[in-house]
Parts: sequence; C-alpha cells; structure tokens
Amino acid sequence: MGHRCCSKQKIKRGLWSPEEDDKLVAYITTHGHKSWSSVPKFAGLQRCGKSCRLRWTNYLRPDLKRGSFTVEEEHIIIDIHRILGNRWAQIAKHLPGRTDNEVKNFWNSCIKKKLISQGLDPQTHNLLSSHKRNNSSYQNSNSIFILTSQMPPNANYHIETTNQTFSPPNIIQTPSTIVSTNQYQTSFNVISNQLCLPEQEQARIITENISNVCSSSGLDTTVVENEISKNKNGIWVSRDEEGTQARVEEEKEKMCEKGMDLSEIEMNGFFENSKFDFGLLESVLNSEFISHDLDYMDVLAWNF
DNA sequence: AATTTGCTCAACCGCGATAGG
DNA sequence: CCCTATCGCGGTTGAGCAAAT
Repeated sequence: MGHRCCSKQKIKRGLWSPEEDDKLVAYITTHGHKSWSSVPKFAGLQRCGKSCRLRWTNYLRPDLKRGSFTVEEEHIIIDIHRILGNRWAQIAKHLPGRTDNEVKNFWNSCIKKKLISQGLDPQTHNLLSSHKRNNSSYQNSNSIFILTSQMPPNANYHIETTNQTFSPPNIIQTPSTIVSTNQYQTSFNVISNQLCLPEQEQARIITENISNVCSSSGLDTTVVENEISKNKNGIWVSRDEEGTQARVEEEKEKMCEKGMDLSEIEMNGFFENSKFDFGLLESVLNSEFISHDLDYMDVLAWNF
C-alpha cells in the first residue's frame, strides 16, 4: 500500500541511495520546497513527497548536528519531557540541529531505560510503585534520584493572578540537587512545581516522599532532613548554595522587565527554591502564561 | 563458524490539522 | 460550509549490525 498522497506507480520505498540523496539536495538547495508533493517529480525521484520531506528534514538538512547526544542535551530532553510528555517536535525545538525523530529514538533507546533503572516511570517521571516497596538500586552514587509523587487525580487549582483554573500536569519536580552526607551521597529532588500546587499540598507530598524513599532504601529520615529544611511556609527546600540567591535576584529582575507582577509570583512561592531550572523557568515565562487566560499545557506547547 | 538475540535508527504509517478551491 | 490535497506529528516497523550463545 502506497502513501495516500501519491497513489501513482513506481514509488520506491526503503533506504535512500546516495544518488537519490544527491538529486534531492540539488533540487532543494536550488529550488526550495514550496510543495513537497511536487518535489519528486521535478527532482527526478521515484519517491513520494512525504518520503522526500522526511529524508530532507531528518537527514539531508545542512543544519543538522551529527553524533551522540551530549549530557546537556539529555538533561534538556528529560526536563522538557517531564512537562510536555511525548511531544517530540516541541522538545526538538529546544535542541538546535536535532530532529524530533532523533529525540524520539534517543528517548526510546536510552533515556527510557536509564529512568527505569533509577526506579522512575519514564512517562510520568514519578517513582515506580515497585521501587516504593522494594529495595531500589538508586544508591549508585551517580544516579539522579528524584523524589516525586502523583498529583491528586483530576485536581484543579485556581491561580489568583489569572483567574484561571486548570488541571496541572502530573509533575511536581525540578532538577535534582546533590545532597552529601557522611553516610550517603544521593541526589534528591525536593522541589515542587510551585505554580501548580498549594503550599500545604507541596509540603505534605514532599514529606510523604521522603518517608517513602527512606523506608524503601533504608535511609534514615533524619539524615535526609538534616540536608534539607523547611522554609517559613513549611515547604521543603534543599540547602542553599553559594550564588543561588544572586541568580534568583537576577531572575526576579528579568521578570520585572517583562512587566510581571512580582509580588503575586512570589506569593505563589516561585522563588522558594535554592535550586531551580532557570532556563526552563525563563522559557515558560517567555510564554507569558502567567498573564494570559489560556490552558496551561497549551501555552507550554506554544512556547516550546 | 553458524545461529540467535538484542539494539539502533531510518523510514513508514495513519491520523489530525490546515489550506485552498 | 464542504471537500480534497497536503503537511506535520507521534507511534511503529524492520533492516542492518553487533554481541551473545
């Protein structure tokens, strides 16, 4: 069965030959691709337009980056996937020179397994239930262990600044913080998505998570709790680090420049973290989702 | 050396969105 | 509006290769 877009005969399929690549590159570089469906005809290819478009965007485009993904790229993928899920095209937009197909393949062949080996559900980024009960393998000193939990099902929260009610994504974590103790070196991610959860709810979930993690791993809760603390609102935060406060101030300034009402944002606890993914934060803020009456996920998608 | 198994990744498939007649 | 063609996306497949048996 051929593609719907090209029911004509003699449509070649499968891997592209170097000769076909040359023809396509020669045609696109001189004529562009206003209409993919007409590209094969004019380029002299026995392919359908859809196949040409795919070959060009995934392989022949001159701006493509080759080679393995870097650690930084991997972290970007994980962070954005946590928010957007399997929206590969949106994720790829944050990785110059990478295609959605490439990101998707990398996720399925590598990242997914890594997360599972760390006891995390690759779809939700939450702890796998088996790891909550069983002794997990997280004590690998290099692992990134993420404390997390499920949102209450169908929960809706109201944000005063927007008069907007939305169902937040199923996430409450941000990048990890290394917590060193005399006995253990483990990464804990104890930061909630401040925009989605009421503070009391955050505090409850994080406390519950610490308890879960410690009981499944044999860690002493007091050891963990010594490394993090509650702020004035009872929210768990990681130990402050040098320079972080300066970074927070910098971000506050940026937000003011964007004309946002800082007092309201602070009221939501946005800056209560000592470690936060500022890049992601900025990216989200650029979408101005705080001041528009739009669906949260749609706005994220818009921006990403 | 032959066969099986597992993995990667390029390419395909089908669907929803969009544009244009 | 409706219909058709096309585009873009996410899920899936399978060829080709390497490692294991």
